[in-house]
Amino acid sequence: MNTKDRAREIHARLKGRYPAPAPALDWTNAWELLVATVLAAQCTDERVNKVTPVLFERWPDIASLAEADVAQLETVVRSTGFFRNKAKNLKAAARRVVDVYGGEVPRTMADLITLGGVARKTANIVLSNAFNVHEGIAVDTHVKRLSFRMGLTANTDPVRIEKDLMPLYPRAAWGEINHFLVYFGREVCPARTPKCASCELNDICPKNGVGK
DNA sequence: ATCCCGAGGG
DNA sequence: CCCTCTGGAT
Repeated sequence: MNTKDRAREIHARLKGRYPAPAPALDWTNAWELLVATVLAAQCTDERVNKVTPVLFERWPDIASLAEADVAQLETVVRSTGFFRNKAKNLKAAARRVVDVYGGEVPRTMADLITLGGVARKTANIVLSNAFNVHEGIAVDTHVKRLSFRMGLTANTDPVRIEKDLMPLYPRAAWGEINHFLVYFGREVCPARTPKCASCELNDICPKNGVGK
């Protein structure tokens, strides 16, 4: 089976397994999703969902976070790790959204990645989930690991992986590719001990990346 | 390539 | 102890 056929087959089977993927992060608007996604770097979504209610209680909108006391913000986001970077980046991002984008979260990749702490992965998540705009595919730790193991890419650099994945799927599916691979990665094919014996993709998996 | 960095699992 | 968690900047 060639790469494109395998990619389509993976998508079809995962779509059957996850017919209506529920979002893992809790959010009610684009700004909340942006904040939650920044906090999710090297951190479980479960922990992010415990922090964001406290954060949005104290700083309910973009304008208030732009004026936040950084030390207080650090305390609130501390348990998500990288807390100094995250606090500094979030306040600066809020400041820039207010000053440059009229208080509205920008809706393009080019504008989103001008915000500190926001690169392609975070921008793709916000664009596809909050705005239904698909400029690319969000490549996080799960998408990276699964794409390599399933032979959809020979690269390890997230930007190259994204460029390898994009031509394999119709643009309308770019958003759900992330969801499917994240959930499947968690439940069946985690980094450390993949459940190959009970995996429904076993027959089409080259297994060329397991253990790496 | 290296640093940022806490929390939970094995 | 070591590894991993929906990364990004230098």
